[in-house]
Amino acid sequence: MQIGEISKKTGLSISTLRYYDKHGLLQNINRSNGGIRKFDDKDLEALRIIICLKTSGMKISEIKQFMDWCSKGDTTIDKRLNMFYQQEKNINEQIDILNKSLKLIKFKQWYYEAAKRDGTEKNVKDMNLDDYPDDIRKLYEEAHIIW
Amino acid sequence: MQIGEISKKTGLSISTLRYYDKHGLLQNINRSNGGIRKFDDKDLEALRIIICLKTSGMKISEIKQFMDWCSKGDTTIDKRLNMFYQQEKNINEQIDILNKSLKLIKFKQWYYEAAKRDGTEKNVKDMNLDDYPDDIRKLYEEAHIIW
DNA sequence: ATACAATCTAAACTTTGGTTTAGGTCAAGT
DNA sequence: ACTTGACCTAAACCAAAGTTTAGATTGTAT
Repeated sequence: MQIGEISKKTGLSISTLRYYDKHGLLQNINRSNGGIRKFDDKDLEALRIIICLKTSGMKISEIKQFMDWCSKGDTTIDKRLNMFYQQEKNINEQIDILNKSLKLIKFKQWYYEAAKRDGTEKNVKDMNLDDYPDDIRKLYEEAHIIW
Repeated sequence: MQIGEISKKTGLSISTLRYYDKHGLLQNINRSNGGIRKFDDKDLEALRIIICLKTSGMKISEIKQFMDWCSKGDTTIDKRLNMFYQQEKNINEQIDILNKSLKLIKFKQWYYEAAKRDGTEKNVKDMNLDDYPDDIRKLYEEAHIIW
């Protein structure tokens, strides 16, 4: 497979694939005699994990670190395992943050639905916390815990 | 409250707060005669939603759009409501992606735990899909659905 | 042999979201 | 009045993650 096909398959642009290669994320990709990249299944598998780490917030330089460890062999197994433990933590933190955001978002939906019904924001803006429906008050309070 | 106190409260740096102000995210902040920003509770509330939108992936320019709508009054209620519907979708998509990533991460944890036990990656690398434990094979397959 | 699409590199450019710097002002306490 | 810490602006700077450009090469099909 050449770079165009890989681009279509993965959804990464051709220039991004070359950028990743240049920055050491795609290690030992084969080349034709003429210098054209020839991707195989192992490269696709590497891309799968690159995309996974990338979309879960890891930086290019950290992914490169992982790929370097992979190339270095069995002495780095522990580092790689720990990286995956750490990344699980990172992802769970991100999900928590998103779920917290969701609460404020849903509160605001309720708020603007009320404003829409009234044709004006005025009433709902002046409303007292006690007058919110219970579930909405709960959302509001959970979204305002921190400060 | 002045900018230093707000910075401590929100966790945003002073320069970030000034940057947000400059880019129209903090609308009509009061100033002392000398030109010093004086924040009140409504500004804190605005910051809460700014931080919520920001951490859930919205761009500064989009948040500014929302703030402009807020300033424009009741004619923009519908736009604001729709923005919150859209942002809910965005967040749910992000959570889905993170959960998908988690599957590959957990598969890799299993993989490297096996490698660690063996002292080498070799055995687990050569292992057949059928030899994976059922739950692990499931993780693997779910992480490889797309391509 | 020629045309043509696909590929290659290096280097410049772009965007986003800030941070840093330089050179001032403000305002509270002494 | 004077010091001092907190604040101000404008402008330059920065890093990350690509994208674009320009000019050259590859390799397949006619």
